[in-house]
Amino acid sequence: MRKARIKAGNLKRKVDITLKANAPREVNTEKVAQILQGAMQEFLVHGYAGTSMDRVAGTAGVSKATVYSYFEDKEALFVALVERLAQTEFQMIFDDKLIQGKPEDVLRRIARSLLNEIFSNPDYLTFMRLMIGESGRFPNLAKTFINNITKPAIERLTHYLENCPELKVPDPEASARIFLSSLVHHIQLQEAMYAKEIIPIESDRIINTLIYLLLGKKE
Amino acid sequence: MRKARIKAGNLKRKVDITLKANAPREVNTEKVAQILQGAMQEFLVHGYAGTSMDRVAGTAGVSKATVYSYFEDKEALFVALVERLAQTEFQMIFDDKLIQGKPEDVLRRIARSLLNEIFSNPDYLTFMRLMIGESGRFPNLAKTFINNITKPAIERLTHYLENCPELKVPDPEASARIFLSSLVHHIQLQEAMYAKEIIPIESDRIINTLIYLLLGKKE
DNA sequence: GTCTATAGATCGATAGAC
DNA sequence: GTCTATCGATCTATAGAC
Repeated sequence: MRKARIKAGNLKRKVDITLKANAPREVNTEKVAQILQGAMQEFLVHGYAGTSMDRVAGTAGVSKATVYSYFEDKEALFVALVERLAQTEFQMIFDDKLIQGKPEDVLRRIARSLLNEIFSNPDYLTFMRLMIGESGRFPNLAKTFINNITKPAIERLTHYLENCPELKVPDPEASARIFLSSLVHHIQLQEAMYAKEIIPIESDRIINTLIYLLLGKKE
Repeated sequence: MRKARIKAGNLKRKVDITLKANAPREVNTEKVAQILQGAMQEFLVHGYAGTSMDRVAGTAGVSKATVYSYFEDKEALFVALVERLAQTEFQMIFDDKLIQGKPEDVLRRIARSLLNEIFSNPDYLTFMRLMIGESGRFPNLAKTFINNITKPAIERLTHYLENCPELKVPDPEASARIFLSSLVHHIQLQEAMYAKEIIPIESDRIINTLIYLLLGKKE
């Protein structure tokens, strides 16, 4: 419980002198949160290699030595940050109330909710960029992203498509992936890669066409 | 013609002493190609910030000073490399002979061709990763990518869907984007982000479902 | 035209004062 | 527990020999 050194194993031999601890040590979690906040600002914008620990410390408002007292090294800080973001900050799972009503409305709500979540939070886009950009050098972080964000979304939509009596898709899982991939990649192109300045298109056309293809309904 | 300093403007005042040039100066283009080859290996793997000019020079088999004699700085080298790759190396445009025959066969050929191009060249995946990862810091390179690779593919498939009498999609452009985005993002997840180890799926299921959705045909 | 050698800045990480 | 000061390595970029 003491000395919240991340990157378990290889801990300093501070062993069992936990007795006689001084004061309630709730300040630590504040400092950790402060550091992670600074780390997020820097890593999201400049990437792993482009971020210096000096700037992280500066943005966090602490000294560099303090950063190193909570995180073993730069890589451990980066991993801790990304895992936290993937587990708590950025989610793509849709609420229960979204999947009620006519299939057409449900699919449109899901699509709009997904796009809105990304649009309303600028960091979301940057986080996706970071994950893809660093996936070659941090495969485990990419897998964390898949496990916590991509997988639940696919499974949830697949389950809905499977159990929706109105629509008869031969392969619900493939259909779910197509639905989500189209939307995510659409945002990736239009917003993250500035395609909206070159080959613009309204998101609603993508949504409407997806719904039309899945339901065979004109609208 | 002499002194192929990239990043025009700000040229060294070597002006017009082009007379009395020594020997046929075809060696320069070789050196440039050599440097770009080394730069590709390094930048594709380590990203922009993660790549050092020392390593570029080493991999290219020349001295660092030679690199700087052909490219003004690290950024100019990176931009020159990416523009060259986007214009010549990596293409996603489909051959004319792909779009002949039954729509179902055409769409399947296009999809297979796209996936095969990415699968057969490991650098393609890394290049996509690099473009997305650096798009925040190099917006113009992202636009080059869109202009040279994404835009032609979308336009080509849109044109085919528009003029194909057998299939009646209400929005050919949106349909074309959905078709391509599904495939590209599928590869991005499965291969670049290791989703195939967590939520595997055969590419043919994606392809078949896309064709089914567009044609309304069971297969 | 290409090299070696090096300048000057910044990097990750730590020692020691308080 | 947090700071300042600093180390050694590495970075971009260049000067000068040949």
